[in-house]
Amino acid sequence: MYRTHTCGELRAPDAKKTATLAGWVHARRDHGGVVFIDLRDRYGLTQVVFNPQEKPQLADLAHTLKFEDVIEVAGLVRPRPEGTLNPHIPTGQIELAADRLTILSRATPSPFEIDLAPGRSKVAEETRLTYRYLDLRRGAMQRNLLLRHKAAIAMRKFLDAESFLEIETPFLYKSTPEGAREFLVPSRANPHQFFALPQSPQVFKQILMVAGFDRYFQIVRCFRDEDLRADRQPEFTQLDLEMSFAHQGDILSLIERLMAAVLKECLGREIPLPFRRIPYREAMDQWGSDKPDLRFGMEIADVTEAVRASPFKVFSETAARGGSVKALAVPGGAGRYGRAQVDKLAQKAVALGAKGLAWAKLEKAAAGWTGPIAKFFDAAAQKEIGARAGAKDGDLLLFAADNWEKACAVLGGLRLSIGAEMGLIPADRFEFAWVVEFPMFFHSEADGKWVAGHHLFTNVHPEDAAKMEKDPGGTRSLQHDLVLNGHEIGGGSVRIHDWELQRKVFGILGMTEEEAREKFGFFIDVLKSGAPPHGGIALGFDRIVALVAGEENIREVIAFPKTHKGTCLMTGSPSRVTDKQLDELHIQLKK
RNA sequence: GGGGGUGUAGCUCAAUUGGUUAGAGCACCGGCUUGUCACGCCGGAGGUUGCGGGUUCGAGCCCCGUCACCCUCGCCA
Repeated sequence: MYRTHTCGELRAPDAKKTATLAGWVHARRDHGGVVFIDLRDRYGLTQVVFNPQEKPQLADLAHTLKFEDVIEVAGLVRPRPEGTLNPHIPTGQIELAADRLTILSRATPSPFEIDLAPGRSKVAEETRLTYRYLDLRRGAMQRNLLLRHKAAIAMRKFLDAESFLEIETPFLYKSTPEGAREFLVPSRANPHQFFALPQSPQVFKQILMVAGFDRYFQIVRCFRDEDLRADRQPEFTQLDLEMSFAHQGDILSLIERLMAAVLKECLGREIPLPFRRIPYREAMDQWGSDKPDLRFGMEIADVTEAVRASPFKVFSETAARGGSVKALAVPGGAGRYGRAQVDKLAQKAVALGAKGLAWAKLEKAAAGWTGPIAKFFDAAAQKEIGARAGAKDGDLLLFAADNWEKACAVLGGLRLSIGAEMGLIPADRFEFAWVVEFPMFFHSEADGKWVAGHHLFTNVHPEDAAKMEKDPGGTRSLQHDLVLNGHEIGGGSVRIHDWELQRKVFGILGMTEEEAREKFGFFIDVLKSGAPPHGGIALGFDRIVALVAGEENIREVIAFPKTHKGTCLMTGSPSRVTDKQLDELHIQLKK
């Protein structure tokens, strides 16, 4: 071994031991005579002293050391002289008096300094990604990847104890027409044919249930060729899981205990169980989102009935058309939001898809509303609307009038940005919730037909099974989404295990059995071969680690992430390939 | 594909209304320095202001185009 101890290990009681350390030169303080080196590895820093009175040649060599050189150094651990202890590092009571130094590797000057402090790097992300091998030496990245490892271990340990088996599924998979755009892989041995990288192991995990494996999980990479976001990478990691002979409640309770185990293991935090279970309808009504941030209040109210007879036509006509008028009371907003700020909110509302933003200020209830729409509402109407919205003196009232979903979503978007602006969102809370009872089908206006709310194999809510074919739009499914602090961190469902029901669903989606067979072929036979009731979930592993680490961007918890455009700045991928490679794959490039 | 933001030395930033030779800290190079821990002191080198074009007597600054990175809408069953 190159070392007897790590750089984070030695303490006062280790004094008088001899030790050998190996690591990177983090800092050098050269006094001409005595030279101090802070030696770094992932465990910490230890001060090494080179004293010319004790070892003159060694001190000379130490003068030549540079940042990020890799060295091995042996010597005596000794307490630091009185008055020179460093309280800022755990090894600050001791130092290593060097009597042997080996330079293992010389380093060229680093483009940026290796910052051990936690938190945001001062260096531009573009530079960090170009030199990721240096960026990963930073304290924050070391901590994040350690946390990621701990989360994965906690999940495996928990699921193993619950009799789950980790089983691998293929990356070279069949292209399927539904869902996200896929990455394609040409098959050399089969000219003109392609594999697709899986968006998720969905089909395979259901097959494992049919095969009798009962309880499966996998921490697995998934691939989607869609545009990126702060929380989306083209390849990302899921905790994928499926269980047989389980009702929806069994799956939810299992995942609750799993998340509790992860937070306990990673942060030492206890979280209260069970999580709230919120029907989709209620999530939209109260928070204007299917992934509500429950860390703060400011809930949305429905005032459609209170404005139905109003002379303000934007409201009354929306109500008459069957739309909704929703209201959001911003506490203290009357004083805080001046005309220019309200205009900005209106711009935001338009960006969220609203036609406009109606508003009123409630300085003092006795004095009535102020603002452009105040004149349309008499004292009684103002009182009723105010009461429904929960408005108090000094509040700003915001209104959205549109179809139900849009009206909710607009105020939901404003709620989030106002909450952030006003500092209402506590950073250190973990507010979990399940969103359930999603619509089984959405009507696609583009194609004029029904599309699956979740995926094609999602089971129908038992209370709605009878009306599914008569009223697809009013049918709820057994989908469940896991939400944490306003982020969707998982989604799944109880699956259809009965071929007759699956055939009905294909029918509602406008697919004949022949078309279904063409698209899903073998899977129909799988379902007909004796399929147990089963269901599962996929958790967004990167997102969970990011939230646990307090990071807003999943790139901060992925060792080698892609840029916003899906490229790798360090390796320079993607890149062109040779004509010979293309030739072997029977591929010709378009001009 | 649409909207917004950023781009000046290796890194982080500055540069009055368009005005002379584009500055600072850190890093780098040379010298000095025996108890520092953001060590200190003296000196030095380092720039196609992302790239291309335009306006102007004169452009880091204004205009057009383009590229890269970030945020976001669409998209992500």
